[in-house]
Amino acid sequence: MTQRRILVTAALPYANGHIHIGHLVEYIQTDIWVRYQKLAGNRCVFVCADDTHGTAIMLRARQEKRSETALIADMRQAHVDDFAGFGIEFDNYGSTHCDENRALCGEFWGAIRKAGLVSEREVEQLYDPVEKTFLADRFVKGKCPKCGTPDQYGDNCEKCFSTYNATDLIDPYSVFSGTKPELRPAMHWFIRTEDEHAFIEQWTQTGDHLHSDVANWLASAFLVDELHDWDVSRPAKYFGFEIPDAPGNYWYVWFDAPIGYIASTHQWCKANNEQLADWWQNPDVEIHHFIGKDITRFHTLFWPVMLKAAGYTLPTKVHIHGFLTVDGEKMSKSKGTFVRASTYLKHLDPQWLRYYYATKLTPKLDNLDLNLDEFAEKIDGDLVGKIVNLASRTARFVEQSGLSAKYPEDGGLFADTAAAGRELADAYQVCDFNRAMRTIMLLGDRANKFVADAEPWKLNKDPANAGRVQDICTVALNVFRQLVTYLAPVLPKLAAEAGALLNDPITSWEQSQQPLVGTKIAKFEHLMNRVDRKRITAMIEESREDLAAKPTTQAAPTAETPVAGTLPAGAAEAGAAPSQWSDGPEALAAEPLAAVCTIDDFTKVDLRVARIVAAEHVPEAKKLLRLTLSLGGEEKRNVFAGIKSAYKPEELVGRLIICVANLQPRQMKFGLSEGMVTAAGGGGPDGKEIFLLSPDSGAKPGQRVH
RNA sequence: GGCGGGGUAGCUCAGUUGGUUAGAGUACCGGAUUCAUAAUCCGGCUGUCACGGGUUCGAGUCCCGUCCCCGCUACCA
Repeated sequence: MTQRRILVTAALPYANGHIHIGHLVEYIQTDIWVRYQKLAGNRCVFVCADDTHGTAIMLRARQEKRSETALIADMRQAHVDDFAGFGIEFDNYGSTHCDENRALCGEFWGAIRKAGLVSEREVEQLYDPVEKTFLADRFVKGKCPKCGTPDQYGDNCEKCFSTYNATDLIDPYSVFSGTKPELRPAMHWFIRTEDEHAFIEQWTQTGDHLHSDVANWLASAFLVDELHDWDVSRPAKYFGFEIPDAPGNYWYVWFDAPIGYIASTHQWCKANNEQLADWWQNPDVEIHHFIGKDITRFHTLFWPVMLKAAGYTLPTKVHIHGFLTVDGEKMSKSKGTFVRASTYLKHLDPQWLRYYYATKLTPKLDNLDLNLDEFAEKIDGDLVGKIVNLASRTARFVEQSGLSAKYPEDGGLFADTAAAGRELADAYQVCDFNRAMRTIMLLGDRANKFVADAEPWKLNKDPANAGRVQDICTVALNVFRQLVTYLAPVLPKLAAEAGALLNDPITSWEQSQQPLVGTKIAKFEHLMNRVDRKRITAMIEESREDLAAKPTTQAAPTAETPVAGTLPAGAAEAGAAPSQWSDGPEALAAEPLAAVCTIDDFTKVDLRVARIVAAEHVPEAKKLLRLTLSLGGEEKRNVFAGIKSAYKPEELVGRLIICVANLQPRQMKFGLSEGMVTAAGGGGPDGKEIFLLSPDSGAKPGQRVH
């Protein structure tokens, strides 16, 4: 076999947050692929680094009253520890804030300029005069220009979901200093990607660089039009690298981040006596990037242009995965499914997650669901019941004798399992880990059947059968070893332990093709535990309190609010203090209390009991129902309400509800809305969590709510 | 609204270029076994392959239409 040379990267985690189980999809996927390549005998180098630049880091460092470099150093160490805990093994783990990266950014910049791809022009942007820094959209807040909701970010309103420019905000203020930003012009530098349109088209649409779904998406979403200039500079203050020929300006974090792949490789080269050009400017080296679908554009439109201009090797393949959901829903801090890597490690075995993700990963971009029941079932059924069981049910019989000196007749079991290695190798190669895991488990079934049919525990009763018992166990343990070899990229710890058990370390895929005979067997020890469901619950509970605690404390500056007052800090603890109703703090945490309002403020809002006399779908609208409200007599209101996801029109007719009767009418696409109905709940991920308010029976339409 | 991907057993899914009686795991029921971590083995059960047309000797598979779900994207509150 010819040895391939493969350079692999996983996306650089941002130094602004901790690793969580969503991140781990990618790092586990990549690590499995890398371990497979190494096991298969290829020369494979896996590099990664912390992504450290940008305004968010600057902001956080300022909040924490320390330097950016101190912040990113701590976070990098936390990331390194988390990855190590999950057995993710980088050949080098660097940082984008390093000398190698600064030098490479300069080299790239020079080359891109030389290629004539850079242009500059003035851009007007909001500026914080106190902090002397320009403000990206997300660092400006103000009232939404559409609906007037206060404290909305500069790009969109989380209340009404409208999008706008930061300059449209009403009463804008800087999140840094709280002062009103002013509009200031500043020079920006752009890469004219349109100049490389033909190249990008060719690179994305031919060859096997991208999954066809991605190639098609790029073609229809971007390549049909002119490509926009890419703004790659930011004026001071900015935490990053200053652009040498544009003092006072810095490369945008997304310019230096991918170059960080190369910088990290460079560090590895220095430590291993290798030449960078041998890896990044050598057509014999394959370059594989693993990323999430959210950062596809940077890796498929901009990055190839940069590499081409600088004379570096273009990626062989960009592997793109989807997002993680937990029990079918987006990870949620309030539900406790936003689980940090370190929290997981406190409760559960990292190999379990590696295996579970492996059973779910395919070359496709589908989102991946972590179903916690299925998770436990798969570990118990597949790994403990099938794979490990093969060893635990036979090893004891040969503790004294070891494996037979000659591989016994086994009805073709070993040969068949060996033959499956080709298909499995192919599945690993194309990242179809799901197929690999299914195939391995079927092989495990066959091996368990072999043991059941051979019944060594019966034969063992007569010493005369010792040889036959040894042979049966030799077969079982050999197939176990084959399967563990096949699983080694996913379960490196199990592979190491199996190697120790059989006195023959698993280091190569090829070991699955030759039986092991005549070795001593170590005393059998538990290789893997079953999943304790209570630990899963504990992990979720811990994740829940972690994050719910923060907004609660922030939300209750006035300690007298009744809800906060009755909830001692950490009341959610393990669900241990269930009051009669066990109402958790999540809802309040999700939407903190608003500022104090006076009785006069309240009376401005005229709330009335109303009866829904008609309700119908608005076919063109996703969320809206058209309601006709009666306030009694002839007084009617036409109201559009965003409750379609939770209510059917027919179940609303006749109901009494509470409406805002004096709300300024608003012209909507579908007609005039003359008020609003009141409802609790934020809608939830599927929009089902909306609860209309109703008066107790006896209330009459038109009565005011006081 | 646009683009893309889907809809197969209660649940999770596999079904290669159209080809016998549509499969696996799990769940469930019955049996065997007691070596193994309540593990394992055998048997059984469950299907309008979303729906309606079409092509074909033959359609889960190909074509057209409809419905529903998911992702991206747009618009709207």
